Amino acid sequence: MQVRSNMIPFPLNGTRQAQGACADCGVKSRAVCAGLAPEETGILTTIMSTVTLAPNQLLFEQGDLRSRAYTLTSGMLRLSVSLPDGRRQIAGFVTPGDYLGLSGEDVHTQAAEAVTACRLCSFPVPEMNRLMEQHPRLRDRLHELTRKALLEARGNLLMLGRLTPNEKLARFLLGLSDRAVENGQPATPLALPMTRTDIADYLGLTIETVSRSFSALKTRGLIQLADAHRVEICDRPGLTALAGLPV
Amino acid sequence: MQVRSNMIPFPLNGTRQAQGACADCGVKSRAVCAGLAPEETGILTTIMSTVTLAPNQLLFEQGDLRSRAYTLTSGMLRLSVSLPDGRRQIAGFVTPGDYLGLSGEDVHTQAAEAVTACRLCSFPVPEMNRLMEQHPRLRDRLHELTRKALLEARGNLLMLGRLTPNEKLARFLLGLSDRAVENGQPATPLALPMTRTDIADYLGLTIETVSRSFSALKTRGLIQLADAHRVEICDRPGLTALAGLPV
DNA sequence: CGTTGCATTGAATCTCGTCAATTCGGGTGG
DNA sequence: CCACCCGAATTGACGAGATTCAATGCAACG
Repeated sequence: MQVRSNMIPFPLNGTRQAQGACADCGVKSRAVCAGLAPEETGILTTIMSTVTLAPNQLLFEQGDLRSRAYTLTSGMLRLSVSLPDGRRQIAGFVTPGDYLGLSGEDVHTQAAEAVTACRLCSFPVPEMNRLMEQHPRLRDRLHELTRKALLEARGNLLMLGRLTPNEKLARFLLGLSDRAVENGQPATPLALPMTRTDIADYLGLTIETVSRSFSALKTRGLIQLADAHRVEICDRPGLTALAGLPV
Repeated sequence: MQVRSNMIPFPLNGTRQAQGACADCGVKSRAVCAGLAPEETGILTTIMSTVTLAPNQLLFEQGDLRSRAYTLTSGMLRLSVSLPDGRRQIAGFVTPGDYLGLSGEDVHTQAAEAVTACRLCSFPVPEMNRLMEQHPRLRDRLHELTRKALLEARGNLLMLGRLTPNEKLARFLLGLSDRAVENGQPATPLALPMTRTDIADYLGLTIETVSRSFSALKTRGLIQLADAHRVEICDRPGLTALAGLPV
Protein backbone atom coordinates (compact mmCIF):
# COMPACT_ATOMS: atom_id res chain seq x y z
CA MET A 1 0.00 0.00 0.00
CA GLN A 2 1.37 3.36 -0.87
CA VAL A 3 0.65 6.89 0.20
CA ARG A 4 -0.61 9.18 -2.50
CA SER A 5 0.53 12.74 -2.90
CA ASN A 6 -1.95 15.31 -1.60
CA MET A 7 -4.65 15.90 -4.13
CA ILE A 8 -5.88 19.39 -4.73
CA PRO A 9 -9.54 19.49 -5.77
CA PHE A 10 -10.22 21.01 -9.13
CA PRO A 11 -11.60 24.52 -8.81
CA LEU A 12 -9.09 25.57 -6.15
CA ASN A 13 -6.28 26.73 -8.39
CA GLY A 14 -7.89 26.22 -11.74
CA THR A 15 -8.74 29.14 -13.90
CA ARG A 16 -11.01 29.27 -16.87
CA GLN A 17 -10.97 32.01 -19.40
CA ALA A 18 -12.15 32.51 -22.90
CA GLN A 19 -9.31 32.55 -25.35
CA GLY A 20 -9.36 32.76 -29.09
CA ALA A 21 -5.82 32.01 -30.15
CA CYS A 22 -5.58 28.65 -31.88
CA ALA A 23 -3.39 30.24 -34.52
CA ASP A 24 -0.20 30.15 -32.50
CA CYS A 25 -0.96 26.85 -30.76
CA GLY A 26 2.03 24.53 -30.58
CA VAL A 27 0.12 21.28 -30.71
CA LYS A 28 -2.39 21.94 -33.45
CA SER A 29 -0.61 19.54 -35.79
CA ARG A 30 -1.01 16.60 -33.43
CA ALA A 31 -4.24 17.42 -31.59
CA VAL A 32 -7.84 16.91 -32.68
CA CYS A 33 -7.48 20.09 -34.64
CA ALA A 34 -5.16 18.32 -37.07
CA GLY A 35 -8.20 16.81 -38.70
CA LEU A 36 -9.77 20.10 -39.57
CA ALA A 37 -9.61 21.94 -42.85
CA PRO A 38 -8.00 25.41 -42.72
CA GLU A 39 -11.38 27.15 -42.80
CA GLU A 40 -12.59 24.96 -39.94
CA THR A 41 -9.77 25.65 -37.53
CA GLY A 42 -11.83 28.28 -35.88
CA ILE A 43 -14.90 26.22 -35.11
CA LEU A 44 -13.54 24.84 -31.87
CA THR A 45 -12.70 28.30 -30.66
CA THR A 46 -16.35 29.17 -30.38
CA ILE A 47 -17.00 26.67 -27.62
CA MET A 48 -13.56 26.53 -26.10
CA SER A 49 -12.17 27.81 -22.86
CA THR A 50 -8.77 27.44 -21.27
CA VAL A 51 -7.84 25.66 -18.07
CA THR A 52 -4.61 25.69 -16.16
CA LEU A 53 -3.65 23.20 -13.50
CA ALA A 54 -0.97 23.28 -10.84
CA PRO A 55 1.13 20.16 -10.24
CA ASN A 56 -0.88 17.39 -8.55
CA GLN A 57 -4.10 19.25 -9.11
CA LEU A 58 -7.10 17.11 -9.95
CA LEU A 59 -8.88 17.74 -13.24
CA PHE A 60 -11.53 15.11 -12.66
CA GLU A 61 -12.07 12.09 -10.49
CA GLN A 62 -13.36 8.54 -11.05
CA GLY A 63 -17.11 8.75 -10.87
CA ASP A 64 -17.37 12.43 -11.78
CA LEU A 65 -19.89 13.35 -14.42
CA ARG A 66 -18.12 13.98 -17.67
CA SER A 67 -19.20 17.42 -18.75
CA ARG A 68 -16.15 18.54 -20.67
CA ALA A 69 -13.57 17.19 -23.06
CA TYR A 70 -10.01 18.47 -23.20
CA THR A 71 -6.94 18.82 -25.30
CA LEU A 72 -3.68 19.15 -23.44
CA THR A 73 -1.56 21.93 -24.84
CA SER A 74 1.31 21.92 -22.39
CA GLY A 75 2.43 19.95 -19.34
CA MET A 76 1.67 16.37 -18.43
CA LEU A 77 -1.28 14.57 -16.85
CA ARG A 78 -1.72 11.09 -15.47
CA LEU A 79 -4.83 9.00 -15.98
CA SER A 80 -5.42 6.52 -13.21
CA VAL A 81 -7.85 3.96 -11.91
CA SER A 82 -7.88 3.14 -8.22
CA LEU A 83 -9.29 0.41 -6.04
CA PRO A 84 -10.97 1.18 -2.72
CA ASP A 85 -7.95 -0.17 -0.83
CA GLY A 86 -5.66 2.36 -2.53
CA ARG A 87 -4.05 0.21 -5.18
CA ARG A 88 -3.71 2.31 -8.28
CA GLN A 89 -3.01 1.70 -11.93
CA ILE A 90 -1.95 4.54 -14.15
CA ALA A 91 -3.50 3.93 -17.54
CA GLY A 92 -1.33 6.44 -19.26
CA PHE A 93 0.49 9.73 -19.21
CA VAL A 94 -1.07 12.48 -21.26
CA THR A 95 1.32 14.59 -23.31
CA PRO A 96 0.67 17.75 -25.32
CA GLY A 97 -1.74 17.21 -28.20
CA ASP A 98 -3.54 14.31 -26.51
CA TYR A 99 -7.29 14.42 -26.18
CA LEU A 100 -9.19 13.55 -23.00
CA GLY A 101 -12.59 12.01 -23.53
CA LEU A 102 -12.08 9.51 -26.31
CA SER A 103 -13.90 6.70 -24.57
CA GLY A 104 -16.97 8.91 -24.47
CA GLU A 105 -18.57 7.58 -21.31
CA ASP A 106 -21.04 9.63 -19.24
CA VAL A 107 -19.13 9.20 -16.02
CA HIS A 108 -15.36 9.22 -15.76
CA THR A 109 -13.91 5.78 -15.23
CA GLN A 110 -10.53 7.19 -14.42
CA ALA A 111 -9.09 10.20 -12.67
CA ALA A 112 -6.94 12.82 -14.37
CA GLU A 113 -4.36 14.75 -12.39
CA ALA A 114 -1.61 17.13 -13.34
CA VAL A 115 1.92 15.76 -13.13
CA THR A 116 3.37 19.14 -14.00
CA ALA A 117 1.71 22.51 -14.47
CA CYS A 118 -0.74 22.08 -17.33
CA ARG A 119 -2.59 24.13 -19.84
CA LEU A 120 -5.63 22.66 -21.55
CA CYS A 121 -8.33 23.58 -24.00
CA SER A 122 -11.71 22.62 -22.62
CA PHE A 123 -14.90 21.89 -24.54
CA PRO A 124 -18.40 21.24 -23.21
CA VAL A 125 -19.38 17.69 -24.19
CA PRO A 126 -22.78 18.53 -25.68
CA GLU A 127 -21.35 21.25 -27.90
CA MET A 128 -18.51 18.98 -28.86
CA ASN A 129 -20.99 16.31 -29.92
CA ARG A 130 -22.89 18.86 -31.94
CA LEU A 131 -19.70 19.99 -33.68
CA MET A 132 -18.87 16.38 -34.43
CA GLU A 133 -22.14 15.97 -36.24
CA GLN A 134 -21.63 19.11 -38.23
CA HIS A 135 -17.99 18.59 -39.09
CA PRO A 136 -17.19 15.12 -40.43
CA ARG A 137 -13.49 15.77 -40.29
CA LEU A 138 -13.60 16.47 -36.59
CA ARG A 139 -15.59 13.30 -36.04
CA ASP A 140 -13.21 11.24 -38.15
CA ARG A 141 -10.25 12.70 -36.37
CA LEU A 142 -11.66 11.70 -32.99
CA HIS A 143 -12.39 8.23 -34.32
CA GLU A 144 -8.81 7.98 -35.49
CA LEU A 145 -7.47 9.07 -32.12
CA THR A 146 -9.70 6.52 -30.42
CA ARG A 147 -8.28 3.75 -32.59
CA LYS A 148 -4.75 4.84 -31.73
CA ALA A 149 -5.58 4.88 -28.06
CA LEU A 150 -6.97 1.37 -28.36
CA LEU A 151 -3.77 0.16 -29.99
CA GLU A 152 -1.70 1.74 -27.27
CA ALA A 153 -3.82 0.27 -24.49
CA ARG A 154 -3.56 -3.19 -26.02
CA GLY A 155 0.17 -2.84 -26.32
CA ASN A 156 0.30 -2.05 -22.63
CA LEU A 157 -1.49 -5.28 -21.83
CA LEU A 158 1.48 -7.29 -23.04
CA MET A 159 3.78 -5.05 -21.09
CA LEU A 160 1.90 -5.42 -17.84
CA GLY A 161 1.21 -9.11 -18.18
CA ARG A 162 4.39 -10.54 -19.57
CA LEU A 163 7.41 -8.28 -19.26
CA THR A 164 9.95 -8.31 -16.45
CA PRO A 165 10.55 -5.12 -14.45
CA ASN A 166 13.65 -4.20 -16.46
CA GLU A 167 11.85 -4.78 -19.72
CA LYS A 168 8.93 -2.69 -18.53
CA LEU A 169 11.13 0.21 -17.59
CA ALA A 170 13.03 0.02 -20.89
CA ARG A 171 9.77 0.13 -22.80
CA PHE A 172 8.50 3.00 -20.69
CA LEU A 173 11.59 5.11 -21.29
CA LEU A 174 11.57 4.45 -25.02
CA GLY A 175 7.90 5.33 -25.26
CA LEU A 176 8.43 8.60 -23.43
CA SER A 177 11.40 9.39 -25.59
CA ASP A 178 9.40 8.82 -28.77
CA ARG A 179 6.69 11.12 -27.51
CA ALA A 180 9.24 13.77 -26.63
CA VAL A 181 10.50 13.64 -30.21
CA GLU A 182 6.96 13.97 -31.52
CA ASN A 183 6.66 17.09 -29.45
CA GLY A 184 9.80 18.56 -30.91
CA GLN A 185 12.08 17.77 -27.99
CA PRO A 186 15.34 15.84 -28.16
CA ALA A 187 15.16 12.05 -27.71
CA THR A 188 17.74 12.34 -24.97
CA PRO A 189 18.26 13.60 -22.36
CA LEU A 190 14.74 12.72 -21.35
CA ALA A 191 12.70 14.54 -18.71
CA LEU A 192 10.81 12.35 -16.24
CA PRO A 193 8.47 14.78 -14.55
CA MET A 194 6.52 12.06 -12.74
CA THR A 195 7.51 10.50 -9.41
CA ARG A 196 8.76 6.95 -8.95
CA THR A 197 5.36 6.16 -7.46
CA ASP A 198 3.71 7.22 -10.72
CA ILE A 199 6.11 5.11 -12.75
CA ALA A 200 5.51 2.15 -10.44
CA ASP A 201 1.76 2.50 -10.77
CA TYR A 202 2.09 2.68 -14.53
CA LEU A 203 4.29 -0.39 -14.79
CA GLY A 204 2.52 -2.48 -12.16
CA LEU A 205 5.51 -2.50 -9.80
CA THR A 206 6.60 -0.95 -6.52
CA ILE A 207 8.76 2.14 -6.26
CA GLU A 208 11.61 0.04 -4.90
CA THR A 209 11.54 -2.27 -7.89
CA VAL A 210 11.42 0.70 -10.22
CA SER A 211 14.42 2.18 -8.49
CA ARG A 212 16.31 -1.11 -8.72
CA SER A 213 15.47 -1.38 -12.38
CA PHE A 214 16.85 2.09 -12.98
CA SER A 215 20.03 0.96 -11.28
CA ALA A 216 20.11 -2.21 -13.37
CA LEU A 217 19.83 -0.26 -16.61
CA LYS A 218 22.55 2.08 -15.40
CA THR A 219 24.85 -0.82 -14.55
CA ARG A 220 24.33 -2.28 -18.01
CA GLY A 221 25.36 1.04 -19.51
CA LEU A 222 22.00 1.56 -21.21
CA ILE A 223 21.13 4.79 -19.43
CA GLN A 224 22.57 7.39 -17.10
CA LEU A 225 20.76 9.44 -14.50
CA ALA A 226 21.74 13.08 -14.11
CA ASP A 227 19.22 13.23 -11.30
CA ALA A 228 16.14 11.19 -10.53
CA HIS A 229 14.11 13.09 -13.12
CA ARG A 230 16.52 13.35 -16.00
CA VAL A 231 17.64 10.31 -18.00
CA GLU A 232 20.30 10.08 -20.62
CA ILE A 233 19.68 7.23 -23.05
CA CYS A 234 23.17 5.96 -23.81
CA ASP A 235 22.39 2.80 -25.77
CA ARG A 236 19.09 3.03 -27.57
CA PRO A 237 19.50 -0.20 -29.57
CA GLY A 238 20.33 -2.01 -26.35
CA LEU A 239 17.29 -0.56 -24.63
CA THR A 240 15.11 -1.45 -27.60
CA ALA A 241 16.34 -5.02 -27.59
CA LEU A 242 15.77 -5.31 -23.85
CA ALA A 243 12.25 -3.96 -24.28
CA GLY A 244 11.53 -6.67 -26.83
CA LEU A 245 10.63 -4.12 -29.46
CA PRO A 246 11.35 -4.32 -33.19
CA VAL A 247 14.38 -2.37 -34.35
CA MET B 1 8.07 -20.67 -21.30
CA GLN B 2 5.09 -22.56 -22.45
CA VAL B 3 4.32 -24.74 -25.38
CA ARG B 4 1.58 -23.50 -27.68
CA SER B 5 -1.06 -25.70 -29.15
CA ASN B 6 -0.49 -26.58 -32.78
CA MET B 7 -1.65 -23.78 -35.00
CA ILE B 8 -3.45 -24.56 -38.17
CA PRO B 9 -2.81 -21.98 -40.90
CA PHE B 10 -5.86 -20.19 -42.11
CA PRO B 11 -6.99 -21.52 -45.50
CA LEU B 12 -6.59 -25.16 -44.52
CA ASN B 13 -10.00 -25.76 -43.03
CA GLY B 14 -11.57 -22.42 -43.67
CA THR B 15 -14.40 -22.11 -46.12
CA ARG B 16 -15.80 -19.00 -47.68
CA GLN B 17 -19.12 -18.79 -49.29
CA ALA B 18 -21.53 -16.11 -50.28
CA GLN B 19 -24.48 -16.02 -47.96
CA GLY B 20 -27.38 -13.64 -47.86
CA ALA B 21 -29.17 -14.44 -44.66
CA CYS B 22 -28.74 -11.67 -42.10
CA ALA B 23 -32.44 -11.94 -41.33
CA ASP B 24 -32.13 -14.93 -39.03
CA CYS B 25 -28.76 -13.93 -37.56
CA GLY B 26 -28.57 -14.46 -33.82
CA VAL B 27 -26.17 -11.61 -33.08
CA LYS B 28 -27.59 -8.79 -35.15
CA SER B 29 -28.76 -6.96 -32.06
CA ARG B 30 -25.26 -6.77 -30.60
CA ALA B 31 -23.03 -6.65 -33.68
CA VAL B 32 -22.14 -3.76 -35.97
CA CYS B 33 -25.45 -4.35 -37.66
CA ALA B 34 -27.24 -3.03 -34.58
CA GLY B 35 -26.48 0.50 -35.72
CA LEU B 36 -28.26 0.15 -39.00
CA ALA B 37 -31.77 1.24 -39.84
CA PRO B 38 -34.16 -1.51 -40.94
CA GLU B 39 -33.82 -0.58 -44.60
CA GLU B 40 -30.02 -0.67 -44.28
CA THR B 41 -29.70 -4.13 -42.82
CA GLY B 42 -29.05 -5.52 -46.25
CA ILE B 43 -26.14 -3.29 -47.22
CA LEU B 44 -23.53 -5.41 -45.53
CA THR B 45 -24.80 -8.51 -47.28
CA THR B 46 -23.62 -7.21 -50.61
CA ILE B 47 -19.95 -7.35 -49.63
CA MET B 48 -20.11 -10.13 -47.09
CA SER B 49 -18.89 -13.68 -47.14
CA THR B 50 -18.88 -16.34 -44.47
CA VAL B 51 -15.91 -18.02 -42.84
CA THR B 52 -15.79 -21.03 -40.58
CA LEU B 53 -12.87 -21.99 -38.42
CA ALA B 54 -12.00 -25.21 -36.67
CA PRO B 55 -10.71 -25.08 -33.07
CA ASN B 56 -7.18 -23.67 -32.88
CA GLN B 57 -7.30 -22.56 -36.47
CA LEU B 58 -5.58 -19.28 -37.22
CA LEU B 59 -7.64 -16.50 -38.73
CA PHE B 60 -4.75 -14.08 -39.02
CA GLU B 61 -1.31 -13.64 -37.56
CA GLN B 62 0.67 -10.72 -36.15
CA GLY B 63 2.19 -8.94 -39.11
CA ASP B 64 -0.34 -10.14 -41.67
CA LEU B 65 -1.80 -7.56 -43.97
CA ARG B 66 -5.29 -6.65 -42.83
CA SER B 67 -7.49 -7.17 -45.84
CA ARG B 68 -10.76 -8.13 -44.16
CA ALA B 69 -12.83 -7.19 -41.15
CA TYR B 70 -15.02 -9.68 -39.32
CA THR B 71 -18.00 -10.12 -37.10
CA LEU B 72 -18.10 -13.27 -35.02
CA THR B 73 -21.49 -14.93 -35.17
CA SER B 74 -20.78 -18.10 -33.20
CA GLY B 75 -17.91 -19.66 -31.30
CA MET B 76 -15.00 -17.97 -29.57
CA LEU B 77 -11.70 -16.49 -30.69
CA ARG B 78 -8.64 -15.34 -28.81
CA LEU B 79 -6.65 -12.22 -29.71
CA SER B 80 -3.02 -12.47 -28.72
CA VAL B 81 0.28 -10.69 -28.94
CA SER B 82 3.48 -12.68 -28.69
CA LEU B 83 7.11 -11.94 -28.09
CA PRO B 84 9.85 -13.64 -30.11
CA ASP B 85 10.76 -15.81 -27.12
CA GLY B 86 7.25 -17.23 -26.95
CA ARG B 87 5.76 -15.22 -24.12
CA ARG B 88 2.21 -14.45 -25.03
CA GLN B 89 -0.46 -12.06 -23.84
CA ILE B 90 -4.06 -12.64 -24.75
CA ALA B 91 -5.64 -9.23 -25.26
CA GLY B 92 -9.15 -10.60 -25.17
CA PHE B 93 -11.58 -13.33 -25.98
CA VAL B 94 -13.96 -12.59 -28.81
CA THR B 95 -17.56 -13.63 -28.30
CA PRO B 96 -20.50 -13.61 -30.73
CA GLY B 97 -21.38 -10.14 -31.93
CA ASP B 98 -17.86 -8.78 -31.49
CA TYR B 99 -16.18 -7.04 -34.39
CA LEU B 100 -12.59 -7.67 -35.46
CA GLY B 101 -10.81 -4.70 -36.96
CA LEU B 102 -11.74 -1.81 -34.69
CA SER B 103 -8.23 -0.51 -34.32
CA GLY B 104 -8.09 -0.09 -38.08
CA GLU B 105 -4.38 -0.62 -38.65
CA ASP B 106 -2.96 -1.76 -41.98
CA VAL B 107 -1.09 -4.69 -40.52
CA HIS B 108 -2.41 -6.89 -37.76
CA THR B 109 -0.74 -6.20 -34.43
CA GLN B 110 -2.25 -9.29 -32.90
CA ALA B 111 -3.12 -12.79 -33.94
CA ALA B 112 -6.65 -14.19 -33.95
CA GLU B 113 -7.23 -17.91 -33.44
CA ALA B 114 -10.31 -19.98 -32.89
CA VAL B 115 -10.82 -21.26 -29.36
CA THR B 116 -13.85 -23.26 -30.47
CA ALA B 117 -15.33 -23.84 -33.90
CA CYS B 118 -16.28 -20.42 -35.22
CA ARG B 119 -18.50 -18.84 -37.77
CA LEU B 120 -17.78 -15.31 -38.95
CA CYS B 121 -19.03 -12.75 -41.39
CA SER B 122 -16.14 -11.36 -43.37
CA PHE B 123 -15.93 -7.99 -45.12
CA PRO B 124 -13.19 -6.65 -47.40
CA VAL B 125 -11.63 -3.62 -45.72
CA PRO B 126 -11.84 -1.24 -48.70
CA GLU B 127 -15.52 -1.99 -49.28
CA MET B 128 -16.15 -1.68 -45.56
CA ASN B 129 -14.53 1.74 -45.57
CA ARG B 130 -16.64 2.75 -48.52
CA LEU B 131 -19.80 1.62 -46.75
CA MET B 132 -18.76 3.56 -43.67
CA GLU B 133 -18.59 6.73 -45.71
CA GLN B 134 -21.96 6.13 -47.27
CA HIS B 135 -23.78 5.03 -44.12
CA PRO B 136 -23.25 7.30 -41.15
CA ARG B 137 -24.97 4.89 -38.81
CA LEU B 138 -22.53 2.13 -39.64
CA ARG B 139 -19.64 4.49 -39.07
CA ASP B 140 -21.06 5.72 -35.78
CA ARG B 141 -21.67 2.18 -34.65
CA LEU B 142 -18.07 1.24 -35.31
CA HIS B 143 -16.91 4.31 -33.47
CA GLU B 144 -19.09 3.33 -30.54
CA LEU B 145 -17.69 -0.21 -30.51
CA THR B 146 -14.18 1.20 -30.62
CA ARG B 147 -14.90 3.32 -27.57
CA LYS B 148 -16.22 0.32 -25.71
CA ALA B 149 -13.17 -1.71 -26.64
CA LEU B 150 -10.98 1.08 -25.32
CA LEU B 151 -12.82 1.09 -22.03
CA GLU B 152 -12.46 -2.66 -21.72
CA ALA B 153 -8.76 -2.59 -22.55
CA ARG B 154 -8.17 0.11 -19.96
CA GLY B 155 -10.06 -1.88 -17.37
CA ASN B 156 -7.78 -4.78 -18.07
CA LEU B 157 -4.75 -2.64 -17.34
CA LEU B 158 -5.77 -2.39 -13.70
CA MET B 159 -6.42 -6.10 -13.61
CA LEU B 160 -3.03 -7.03 -15.02
CA GLY B 161 -1.06 -4.50 -13.07
CA ARG B 162 -2.60 -4.51 -9.65
CA LEU B 163 -4.81 -7.52 -8.90
CA THR B 164 -3.72 -10.72 -7.19
CA PRO B 165 -4.16 -14.04 -9.01
CA ASN B 166 -7.38 -14.86 -7.15
CA GLU B 167 -8.80 -11.44 -7.88
CA LYS B 168 -7.84 -11.75 -11.52
CA LEU B 169 -9.57 -15.08 -11.86
CA ALA B 170 -12.67 -13.83 -10.11
CA ARG B 171 -12.86 -10.88 -12.46
CA PHE B 172 -12.30 -13.09 -15.46
CA LEU B 173 -15.10 -15.45 -14.51
CA LEU B 174 -17.54 -12.64 -13.82
CA GLY B 175 -16.71 -10.99 -17.12
CA LEU B 176 -17.31 -14.20 -19.02
CA SER B 177 -20.52 -14.76 -17.16
CA ASP B 178 -21.78 -11.30 -18.04
CA ARG B 179 -21.02 -11.88 -21.67
CA ALA B 180 -22.78 -15.22 -21.61
CA VAL B 181 -25.87 -13.45 -20.30
CA GLU B 182 -25.62 -10.86 -23.07
CA ASN B 183 -25.61 -13.72 -25.52
CA GLY B 184 -28.73 -15.21 -24.03
CA GLN B 185 -27.06 -17.93 -22.01
CA PRO B 186 -27.45 -18.54 -18.29
CA ALA B 187 -25.02 -16.75 -15.96
CA THR B 188 -24.17 -20.09 -14.42
CA PRO B 189 -23.07 -22.78 -15.08
CA LEU B 190 -20.47 -21.10 -17.19
CA ALA B 191 -18.65 -22.73 -20.11
CA LEU B 192 -14.88 -22.18 -20.25
CA PRO B 193 -13.98 -23.33 -23.74
CA MET B 194 -10.40 -22.06 -23.53
CA THR B 195 -7.49 -23.94 -21.98
CA ARG B 196 -5.75 -23.07 -18.75
CA THR B 197 -2.86 -21.84 -20.86
CA ASP B 198 -5.19 -19.36 -22.55
CA ILE B 199 -6.53 -18.17 -19.22
CA ALA B 200 -3.00 -17.83 -17.87
CA ASP B 201 -1.94 -15.80 -20.89
CA TYR B 202 -4.97 -13.59 -20.48
CA LEU B 203 -4.40 -12.96 -16.77
CA GLY B 204 -0.64 -12.66 -16.91
CA LEU B 205 -0.06 -15.80 -14.83
CA THR B 206 1.17 -19.36 -15.28
CA ILE B 207 -1.15 -22.32 -15.73
CA GLU B 208 -0.18 -23.65 -12.32
CA THR B 209 -1.13 -20.41 -10.62
CA VAL B 210 -4.41 -20.36 -12.52
CA SER B 211 -5.10 -23.89 -11.38
CA ARG B 212 -4.28 -23.04 -7.80
CA SER B 213 -6.54 -20.00 -7.97
CA PHE B 214 -9.40 -22.17 -9.19
CA SER B 215 -8.77 -24.39 -6.19
CA ALA B 216 -8.67 -21.39 -3.88
CA LEU B 217 -12.04 -20.11 -5.16
CA LYS B 218 -13.46 -23.61 -4.76
CA THR B 219 -12.19 -23.86 -1.20
CA ARG B 220 -13.80 -20.54 -0.35
CA GLY B 221 -17.08 -21.82 -1.69
CA LEU B 222 -17.31 -19.20 -4.41
CA ILE B 223 -17.33 -21.59 -7.33
CA GLN B 224 -17.57 -25.28 -8.15
CA LEU B 225 -15.99 -27.11 -11.06
CA ALA B 226 -18.04 -29.83 -12.75
CA ASP B 227 -15.02 -30.41 -14.93
CA ALA B 228 -12.12 -28.19 -15.95
CA HIS B 229 -14.25 -26.39 -18.51
CA ARG B 230 -17.51 -25.90 -16.68
CA VAL B 231 -17.84 -23.59 -13.69
CA GLU B 232 -20.73 -23.16 -11.36
CA ILE B 233 -20.77 -19.74 -9.74
CA CYS B 234 -22.05 -20.42 -6.25
CA ASP B 235 -21.53 -17.05 -4.59
CA ARG B 236 -21.69 -14.22 -7.07
CA PRO B 237 -21.62 -11.42 -4.47
CA GLY B 238 -18.60 -13.06 -2.90
CA LEU B 239 -16.87 -13.32 -6.24
CA THR B 240 -17.74 -9.72 -7.06
CA ALA B 241 -16.33 -8.51 -3.78
CA LEU B 242 -13.16 -10.51 -4.29
CA ALA B 243 -12.78 -9.06 -7.78
CA GLY B 244 -12.96 -5.57 -6.32
CA LEU B 245 -15.93 -4.69 -8.50
CA PRO B 246 -18.90 -2.51 -7.56
CA VAL B 247 -21.98 -4.41 -6.47
C1' DC C 1 -5.63 -50.67 -23.09
C1' DG C 2 -1.79 -47.79 -23.91
C1' DT C 3 -0.97 -43.13 -25.51
C1' DT C 4 -1.43 -38.30 -25.49
C1' DG C 5 -2.61 -33.81 -23.97
C1' DC C 6 -4.32 -31.11 -20.30
C1' DA C 7 -5.15 -30.12 -15.50
C1' DT C 8 -3.98 -30.54 -10.80
C1' DT C 9 -0.93 -30.89 -6.95
C1' DG C 10 3.50 -30.86 -4.48
C1' DA C 11 8.25 -29.21 -3.59
C1' DA C 12 12.01 -26.16 -4.49
C1' DT C 13 13.54 -21.87 -6.21
C1' DC C 14 13.76 -17.22 -7.00
C1' DT C 15 11.86 -12.92 -8.04
C1' DC C 16 9.62 -9.15 -6.41
C1' DG C 17 7.32 -6.93 -2.52
C1' DT C 18 7.76 -5.45 2.27
C1' DC C 19 10.06 -3.27 5.90
C1' DA C 20 13.67 -0.42 7.35
C1' DA C 21 17.70 2.53 7.09
C1' DT C 22 20.27 5.90 4.50
C1' DT C 23 21.08 9.34 1.09
C1' DC C 24 19.96 13.09 -1.74
C1' DG C 25 18.03 17.53 -3.04
C1' DG C 26 15.06 21.42 -2.50
C1' DG C 27 13.00 24.68 0.34
C1' DT C 28 12.62 27.32 4.63
C1' DG C 29 13.90 29.97 8.37
C1' DG C 30 17.30 31.60 11.43
C1' DC D 1 24.86 31.78 3.93
C1' DC D 2 24.19 27.89 6.43
C1' DA D 3 21.63 24.59 9.23
C1' DC D 4 17.71 22.18 9.34
C1' DC D 5 13.79 19.74 7.67
C1' DC D 6 10.98 17.20 4.69
C1' DG D 7 9.72 14.38 0.96
C1' DA D 8 11.46 11.49 -2.49
C1' DA D 9 14.74 8.12 -4.10
C1' DT D 10 18.00 4.67 -3.30
C1' DT D 11 19.84 0.65 -1.14
C1' DG D 12 19.90 -3.40 1.92
C1' DA D 13 17.84 -7.40 4.41
C1' DC D 14 14.22 -10.36 4.65
C1' DG D 15 10.09 -12.95 3.56
C1' DA D 16 5.90 -13.90 1.01
C1' DG D 17 4.13 -15.38 -3.04
C1' DA D 18 4.44 -16.65 -7.72
C1' DT D 19 7.17 -19.33 -11.00
C1' DT D 20 9.63 -23.37 -12.10
C1' DC D 21 10.37 -28.12 -12.04
C1' DA D 22 8.51 -32.54 -11.34
C1' DA D 23 5.08 -36.03 -10.42
C1' DT D 24 0.45 -37.56 -10.59
C1' DG D 25 -4.31 -37.67 -12.08
C1' DC D 26 -7.73 -37.70 -15.55
C1' DA D 27 -10.26 -37.93 -19.82
C1' DA D 28 -10.39 -38.53 -24.84
C1' DC D 29 -8.93 -41.24 -28.60
C1' DG D 30 -6.94 -44.49 -31.50
